[in-house]
Amino acid sequence: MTDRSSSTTRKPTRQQAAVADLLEKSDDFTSAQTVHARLREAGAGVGLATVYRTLQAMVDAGTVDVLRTDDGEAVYRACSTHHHHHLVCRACGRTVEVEGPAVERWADKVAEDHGFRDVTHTLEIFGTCADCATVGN
Amino acid sequence: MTDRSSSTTRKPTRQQAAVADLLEKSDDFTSAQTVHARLREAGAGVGLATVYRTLQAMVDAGTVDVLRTDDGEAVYRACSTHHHHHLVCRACGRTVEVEGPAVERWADKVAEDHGFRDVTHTLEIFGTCADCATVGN
DNA sequence: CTCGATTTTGACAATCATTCTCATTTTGGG
DNA sequence: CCCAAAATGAGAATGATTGTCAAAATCGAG
Repeated sequence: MTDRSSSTTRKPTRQQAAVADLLEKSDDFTSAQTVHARLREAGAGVGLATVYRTLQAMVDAGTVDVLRTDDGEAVYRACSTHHHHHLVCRACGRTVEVEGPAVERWADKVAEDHGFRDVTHTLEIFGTCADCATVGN
Repeated sequence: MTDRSSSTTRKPTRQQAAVADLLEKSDDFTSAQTVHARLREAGAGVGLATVYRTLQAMVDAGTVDVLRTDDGEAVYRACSTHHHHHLVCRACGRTVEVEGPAVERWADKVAEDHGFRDVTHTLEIFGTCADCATVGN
C-alpha cells in the first residue's frame, strides 16, 4: 500500500515542486488536465499520472482545496490552511476566500439536532464578478 | 433541435414515469447508473441513455435535486421545490432537507460585498447519522 | 382508422477524466 | 558503489456521461 501521509515528510521532487508552484501562481481553481497541459507548455513536462498523484497528495495534506465543477471535473487551488469557503466568478473563475463563523456553527448545530456526528460540510458561492458583469453589460 | 423545456408540458411516457416513480420512492440520492439497474431488475427496463435524459430534464424542470459524490458521480433525489439544503449520512445515505434563511442571506451579502451578481450557492452537510453511529460503536 | 410528421427511445459507439499497471528511473543510506 | 524503497511516466483499463441514428411510439388531420 502506498502511504503518503505518514513518515517524516520527504523532500519534494522536481515534479511535485512544479505542480505546487504552478498552483501557487494561479488564482483560480485549475483542473488536473490543465495543470498537466501548462506544465508541458512550460517545458518541464510532468506525467499526467504524477500530476493526479501529486494533486491528490496535496489535498490529503490539506495544502490544496478541491471542488467539482458542474460537469463533475475536479479543480484544485492552493489555499490558506484554515477553514474557509469560496466565492467564485462563474465567468472568469476569479476566486475569493470567504469565512462565515456563523455558518459553521449553524451547520454543526443543524446536524447535531438531527443526531449526526463527525459533521463536515461544503459551501461554495457562485456569481458574476463586477468586471465580468461590466463586460457583459 | 430538441426542446424539452418549452411547449405545454407533455404527458410523461412510461419510461419517464418509471424514473420519476423510482425517485419518489427513494429517500436517498441515487445515481443514474443505479436508477437504470433498479428499473431493469424491476422488469420495466429503460434504456440507460433515456435514464440520463429524463434525469437531466427533471433537474432542469426543478423537480429533482442533483449533487456530486466525492468521486464525481452525479446523484439525484426528488425534493420539495423550494430552496433548501441537505444533511446527508455518509454511511447509509439517509438525507434530511434543511433550511437556513440566515445562511442564504449571508451568502448573498458576502457576494454582493465583493461586487458579484446573479449569486447562487451550494451547501451540503455530511455526517454520520445516529443509527449508523450506533452500529459503528 | 390511416397516413405522415414529430418525438422518444434504446443499443451501441465515442468521449473524457481519472485510476491502474508495471517497467524504468531516481534517491538515500550504508 | 550497491541495494532497496519511493517516485515517475507511458499507456492500458475503467467508468460515467454523452452522442448517434435507426426503429418504435405518439399525435393530429383527414
